[in-house]
Amino acid sequence: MASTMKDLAQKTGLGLATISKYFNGGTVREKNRILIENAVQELHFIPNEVARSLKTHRSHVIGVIIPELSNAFITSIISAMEDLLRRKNYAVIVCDCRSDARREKEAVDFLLNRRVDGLINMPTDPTGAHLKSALDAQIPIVLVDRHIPALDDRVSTVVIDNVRASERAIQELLKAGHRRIGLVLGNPGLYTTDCRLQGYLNSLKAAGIECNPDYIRYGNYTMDGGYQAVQELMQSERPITALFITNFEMTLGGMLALQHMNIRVPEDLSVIGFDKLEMFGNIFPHLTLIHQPQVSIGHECAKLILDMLSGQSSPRTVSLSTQLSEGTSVRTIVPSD
Amino acid sequence: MASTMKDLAQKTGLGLATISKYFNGGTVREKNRILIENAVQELHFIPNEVARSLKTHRSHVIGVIIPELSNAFITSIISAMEDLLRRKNYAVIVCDCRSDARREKEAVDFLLNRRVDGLINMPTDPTGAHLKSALDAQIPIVLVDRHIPALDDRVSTVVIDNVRASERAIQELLKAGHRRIGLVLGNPGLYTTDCRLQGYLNSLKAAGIECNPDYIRYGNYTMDGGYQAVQELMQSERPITALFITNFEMTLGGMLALQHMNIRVPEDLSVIGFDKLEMFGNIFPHLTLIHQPQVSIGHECAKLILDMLSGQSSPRTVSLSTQLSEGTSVRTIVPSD
DNA sequence: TTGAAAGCGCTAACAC
DNA sequence: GTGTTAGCGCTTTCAA
Repeated sequence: MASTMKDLAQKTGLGLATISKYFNGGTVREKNRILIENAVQELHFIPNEVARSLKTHRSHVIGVIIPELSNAFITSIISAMEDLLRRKNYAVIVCDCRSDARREKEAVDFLLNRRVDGLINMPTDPTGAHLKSALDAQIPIVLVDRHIPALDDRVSTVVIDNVRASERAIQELLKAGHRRIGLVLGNPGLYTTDCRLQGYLNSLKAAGIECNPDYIRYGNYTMDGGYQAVQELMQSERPITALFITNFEMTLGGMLALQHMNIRVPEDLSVIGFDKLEMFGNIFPHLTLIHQPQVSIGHECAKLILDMLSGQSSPRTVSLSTQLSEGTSVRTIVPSD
Repeated sequence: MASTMKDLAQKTGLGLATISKYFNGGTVREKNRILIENAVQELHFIPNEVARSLKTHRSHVIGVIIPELSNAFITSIISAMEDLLRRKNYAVIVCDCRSDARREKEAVDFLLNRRVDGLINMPTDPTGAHLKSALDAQIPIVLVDRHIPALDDRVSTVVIDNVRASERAIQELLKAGHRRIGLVLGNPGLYTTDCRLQGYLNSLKAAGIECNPDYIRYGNYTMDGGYQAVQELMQSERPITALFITNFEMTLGGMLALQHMNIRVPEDLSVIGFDKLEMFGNIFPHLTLIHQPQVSIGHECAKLILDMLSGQSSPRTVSLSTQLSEGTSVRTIVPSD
């Protein structure tokens, strides 16, 4: 059995309150401090966070619910937030709900019953219904990478400027003279998918170009999906001259498809990809891409929840900006129509 | 403030013990059951796991310490173990120590002070020194993917048959007539690296072939590393005719390098890769590869820790077998020397 | 600065 | 089957 503060009190002859104060940064007489520190050594004392939680009604645990742990974008965000939170002595319980709304709801209840102090969630259920009990429990909630407008006044949200990012990429291609621009999107209906489509449409419209629905494919944010989408796009009779792919997995799949089809980038096709992920290093050094600041996203989530936890800062939405990282995968051409 | 069992007792007119028993699967009179259930509804009661933990000395939390969260192999294992553990009402606190031994030690202390019931760890510190306090605290420990012989009688271990897997892959290449076989390894000194090298050497020796150190490269288990390793290997004057790459990231990088160098697989080079990860779908459908059962690894870890937690099953080492998944990336040739 | 004592929400004897 | 009660290890008044 691990030793307790009572043991320390006995050993040092001090009172429980003094010991407790020592551990909570209170002032303790020098000789008592030494007494306590020695006893801690001898007894291998480790404060019991569980007991502390019960007393203070603060578990110092943040629940994180995500659609999928096996996703490099998500894990790089979690890594960053976990890092910052742990430094503040907060633990993170991660629940992977496999993009299943039922599981997501279960995760909320599971975490609530663990008395987490707050929730960070990349929602699967776009209605936000799964969050009801957490809202009732009045704990701070931060949404990541998806926006649920109906919840705006009750939860904080961290997103990137999806529409802007997409507009920007398409502008870049337009500027280089491209008119037939392909777009590979994620799952239809998803927040980021809709935003990125919107940006595409905005930029085309601003340039007075009519959108050809044949140039738009849904690759479900997977590598296979990207591979297939790009393959299909390139089989058309009057193929695109440029392509924007809207997440990392699909970019990877798409680039492989191009290689297999012997389509050179940028000679035969200009490409703008998405995301730069640490684990993949410099996989396509020449690729122009939209870069989401995963680390900032993670840190922002952590900061927001910490803020809400301490000085009742009210819910707000933070939109982080992406960057266009220029490579050499966009070729300037003379518009052919 | 959330409601407590006391509130339920008051509301129903029952005693605390009855309420408690109800929640712990004891028998309660039918009409009381209904009474309680109604009160639970009305008061939005959620049992407080923190209080329960304090009383029972069981936190129902398992700590997981890994070198890197941004690693597809690791997350697929964690996903699987988390899934199984949560079903048993165990939460998982994940600590990413960034392959840093100091951080790893800190993570152990952090988790101990949270009173985790057990620890699952893919160790960064090969000596296992970081586990001392956890061993002192007598909590069950499961090591994953790395073996620390000195700890064998105190912790359980889940690994794959690394040596066997490597032997098998090389045998396959030898059988197809290859004599000059390249090997791309991970970080020197790492358990899996050593094992996979050993398997390579074993198979060569058994075939009476002398090992050429020029054919062995270290790609640090990264995509960039794999890319470079393969590039270097192929630049030699008398290049290899076959290649075994020993993890997923390096396989990905290596395959890209080959494509960039216009080296065809298997016409110009036979290749056996490593790992099949869900998130990447069928990225190289034709590639022959060694497949590690990530889901089984995760489940095995969960089962082992659960076993140790309940019936004092003593520490044991489980070695899971890999499979050679045959593609068409190995070509049979006539040995040229 | 220090100590005594109450109590956080729950479980588990124990007696009924 | 149910109720009473003592405490799990800690924080936090309050008084000394």
